[in-house]
Amino acid sequence: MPKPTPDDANAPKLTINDIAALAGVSKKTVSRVINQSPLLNQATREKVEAVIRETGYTPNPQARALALGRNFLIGLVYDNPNQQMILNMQRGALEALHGTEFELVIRPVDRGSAKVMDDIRSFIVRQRLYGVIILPPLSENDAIARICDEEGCRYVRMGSAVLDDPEHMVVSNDRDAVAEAVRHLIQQGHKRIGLIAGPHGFRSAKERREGFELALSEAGISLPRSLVADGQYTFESGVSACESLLDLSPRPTAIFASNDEMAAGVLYAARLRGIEVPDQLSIIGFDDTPITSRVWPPLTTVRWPIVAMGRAAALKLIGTAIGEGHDVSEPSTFSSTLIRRASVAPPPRD
Amino acid sequence: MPKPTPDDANAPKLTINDIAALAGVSKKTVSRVINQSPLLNQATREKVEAVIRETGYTPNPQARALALGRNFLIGLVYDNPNQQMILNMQRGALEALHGTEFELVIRPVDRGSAKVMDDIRSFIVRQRLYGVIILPPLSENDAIARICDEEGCRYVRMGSAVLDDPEHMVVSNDRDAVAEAVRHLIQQGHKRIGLIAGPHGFRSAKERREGFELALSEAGISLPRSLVADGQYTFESGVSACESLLDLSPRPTAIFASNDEMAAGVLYAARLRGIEVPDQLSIIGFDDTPITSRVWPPLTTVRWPIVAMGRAAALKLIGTAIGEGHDVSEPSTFSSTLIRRASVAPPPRD
DNA sequence: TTGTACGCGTTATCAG
DNA sequence: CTGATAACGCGTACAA
Repeated sequence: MPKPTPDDANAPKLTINDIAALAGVSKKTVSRVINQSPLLNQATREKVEAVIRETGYTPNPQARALALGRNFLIGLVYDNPNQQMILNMQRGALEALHGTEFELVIRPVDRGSAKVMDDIRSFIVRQRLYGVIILPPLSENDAIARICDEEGCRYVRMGSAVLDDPEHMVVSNDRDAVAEAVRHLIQQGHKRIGLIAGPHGFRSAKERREGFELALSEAGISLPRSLVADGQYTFESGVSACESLLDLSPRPTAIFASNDEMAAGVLYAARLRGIEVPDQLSIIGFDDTPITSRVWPPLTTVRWPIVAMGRAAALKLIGTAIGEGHDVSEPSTFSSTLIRRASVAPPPRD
Repeated sequence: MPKPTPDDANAPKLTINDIAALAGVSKKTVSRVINQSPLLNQATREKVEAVIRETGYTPNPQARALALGRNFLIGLVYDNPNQQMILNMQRGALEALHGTEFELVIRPVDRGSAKVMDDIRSFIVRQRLYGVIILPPLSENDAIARICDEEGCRYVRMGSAVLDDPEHMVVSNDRDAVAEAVRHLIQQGHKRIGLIAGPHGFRSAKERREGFELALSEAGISLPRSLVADGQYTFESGVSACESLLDLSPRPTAIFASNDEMAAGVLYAARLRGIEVPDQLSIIGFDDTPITSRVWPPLTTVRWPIVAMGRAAALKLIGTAIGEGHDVSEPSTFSSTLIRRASVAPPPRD
């Protein structure tokens, strides 16, 4: 009795030659079937496809990579403090890659190092990457895009401003989202609103700050320099930035923190001083990380569709390769939404 | 004027033949140098190494993969709700892989699917993985280890119990760690201690529960069934499990939650009822995720060295390949430590 | 100790 | 439309 399953564990690996022999055609014809070559007799194609189906044959990616000079790997390059973002981008990209022949290779780099650019280049060149997704703040560096071009590697940059052609960008409109959030504060009656800005060198920090300033100027509210505190996108920096803001007299009745980690720091600092949130101080953050619903009170925040952006980024890369229905190009800009929880209330009466 | 840099962007890619020609030796000799073959004339080796250094040549991984029938890729396979763990394992593995020729390919799977095993097998086979790291609860499935053996792929399983040979395992001793945490509660004077268990099918849940029971029985404290609530390792499940515990009369004076997410849920549920933590209720969690220090009060918890475990797992896989000093085999078991924050206090007087 | 010839599985060229 | 034949870059018998 022969082995029942053709795709047995210890079955010898099938090659394109086996398929060619079984189908009674040449290697190249099988190759054409695999690569969806348009010029093929319908009959031969179906014959080959049947054999492929029956045998469970899958082409060897290593051999293809060698012959094509290009691997079926997508690289994810980042150097980002925001773990939530990395994870969500991974998830989105992975969703897009699922069921395709592509795999995701992750590659953190050190943007402080003098050799970052060389690192990235050699990563791309050595692995013959099919494409790379670049996360902020690395994505804000045009030199990386240039490297990709030079090496003939597709790329998509993620960011909070349009830095490149649509085919190379997925962008979130942080500025508008923050403006909307701050307008919400203003509608509640707040006039002294503090900002905890993100670190220099992050475009997102700049965009969010500008959104903040925009909403204020729209409402005719002036923004004294003292109401702006510098942060580093970390919890600790949020705590100390908040403390400097609370030292003011009169102190702000609301604070917009440029991300949730810092917003959590604001909450923490407020509690240390016995300041009630939201009755005496309103808080809004940015990111909608899980922490916002774990703390008390749950934080009002801005949610951006990171997973969808990751999916779009990967799809932009492989879209042409997988065809079917993906001819409709992926959107490039994604809009965020204000998530209202319990950290915002009207300001206390003076 | 000639191009200044030899490793110019548009320089043609160097092959082993170029190096051989430049060094005045044969292909095979260069190959030997690359693969650290011991039988080589010292002079020839140095000559070749010099050429390699000057030209900046790096061997083509695709060609090596094809010739060797094995890729220089490490796979990370998981299906885990604990994002913190995934990220930290990635970080640890990446640290170990940094500077080597290996890359990390991530592959989430759906353990509920009927085809998980096939998915994993085809992932390994198709990519000709050098090795895989398997995260819990997937790692608890012996069938996966068997697949790896069959396909000739190295593997390391991460888990909270010894399920395999040391070379195939990195394990954390959850049981002891939880026992220690609960002893701490007992030392503070607690006698009615509730447990929020993890989900069935997770070995970690079982181990943590056993550690909990161990500490209690050591102290001669009985554990009525009512003091054990089921959880799913999620915040929401922590909230509802805690509510059922707080419905008890007399209610527990302390609760051990099998992970931090649920511990945060306990804190949340306590606050909803106006129960003061830690004065009226002590809480201990497990994982030491960032959330523990963001909530109020900061949570006492158990920290396990996930990053170090990730590093060890990767090193076990590639150790023999990179030689130098890594002959000392990586440790297989890692111990956790109790991190004391502010969510534990002596029980209130009756 | 070193070199020659060939194979790995696929795609590309260019005939037919 | 299809099929020989030559790459792709590297590793390994085997011979020198």
